[in-house]
Amino acid sequence: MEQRIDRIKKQLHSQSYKLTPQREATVRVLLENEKDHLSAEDVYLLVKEKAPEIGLATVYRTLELLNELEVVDKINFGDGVSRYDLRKEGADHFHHHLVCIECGSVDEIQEDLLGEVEKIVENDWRFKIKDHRLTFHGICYRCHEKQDTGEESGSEVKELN
Amino acid sequence: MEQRIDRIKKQLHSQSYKLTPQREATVRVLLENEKDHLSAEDVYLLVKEKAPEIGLATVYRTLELLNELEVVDKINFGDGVSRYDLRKEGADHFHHHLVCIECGSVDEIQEDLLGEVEKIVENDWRFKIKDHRLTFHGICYRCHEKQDTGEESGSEVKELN
DNA sequence: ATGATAATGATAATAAAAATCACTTTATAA
DNA sequence: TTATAAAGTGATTTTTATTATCATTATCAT
Repeated sequence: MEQRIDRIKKQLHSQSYKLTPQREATVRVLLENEKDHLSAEDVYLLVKEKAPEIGLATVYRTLELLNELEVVDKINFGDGVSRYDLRKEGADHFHHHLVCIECGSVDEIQEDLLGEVEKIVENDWRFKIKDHRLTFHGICYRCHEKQDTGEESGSEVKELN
Repeated sequence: MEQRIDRIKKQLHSQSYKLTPQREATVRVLLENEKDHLSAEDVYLLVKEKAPEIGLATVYRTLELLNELEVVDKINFGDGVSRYDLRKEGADHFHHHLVCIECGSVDEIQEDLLGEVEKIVENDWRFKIKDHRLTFHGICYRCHEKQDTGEESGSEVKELN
């Protein structure tokens, strides 16, 4: 955690940005909620618990900055809000998502999966790939099992909204 | 074109919706701009040329309806607007996109490409896939060639914004 | 025709994100 | 150290895409 923050700090400095207390608090929230897919508003509320003086605008600016530095990826699952997803350190590709249309859960796939596909795209379409977004919409294993046992589709899994 | 509209009409009727003149005008605009990725506003302006009495709300409602019927797919390339993309007739999967970060052009890949990947996702994650979104961000062949010949990066390709 | 329902258009309401601006903090250089 | 520029912040306003509302109109079944 601390090492991770330290590396982000260096990354900021290398582009002559500073790791201000507000930025650090924001990064900490992202690290502590690595598995979630927080909106700017979500991040704002969480940061406010620890640094109540922070303003929403600063959170937006920080997230924008972290996005430029490729520390986070901005992603949109089709509801109207942008979500910010920490990029795995050293990951050369953005991970994939499974969005459940039943319960709203979002799971991540860290495996590459697209190696072959990207070769085809680069060769056949002469397209130099810099980034990708792959999201599957469907029914997650939890909702499957619920349906199998006749259990109701509840909200034990964190909802998207 | 006419046959296509006729089939959409039947599809609407099968769910007891009507193909009103406004809806037909909207569908025509989508068909006439099949290769583009129009926002609701874009569609509105184009429809207005032919049916000036139409209201923006109706366009939004129609696009929403066509999205439910899977005639169009709502997609978001990361700029703040939703875009509406005609689904190829008979296509059992949503096509993929190549977004150029130089010129903003958006090309489509109709080939499936994800067959193997989806098998893995369904098996390893026990996830029942209903839909997917795959977008690559990078440099398109046109911008490549421009850079090679030292030509400036212009706007002969339709911009995203 | 007539009553019920669906659809429309104008407009207002909502809400996410961006812009503005006065103020504060930090860094730099005399 | 001081002062002077630059960067960053917080409160607020503005912008803009989308949704909701509601009175009016068109359509359909009886």
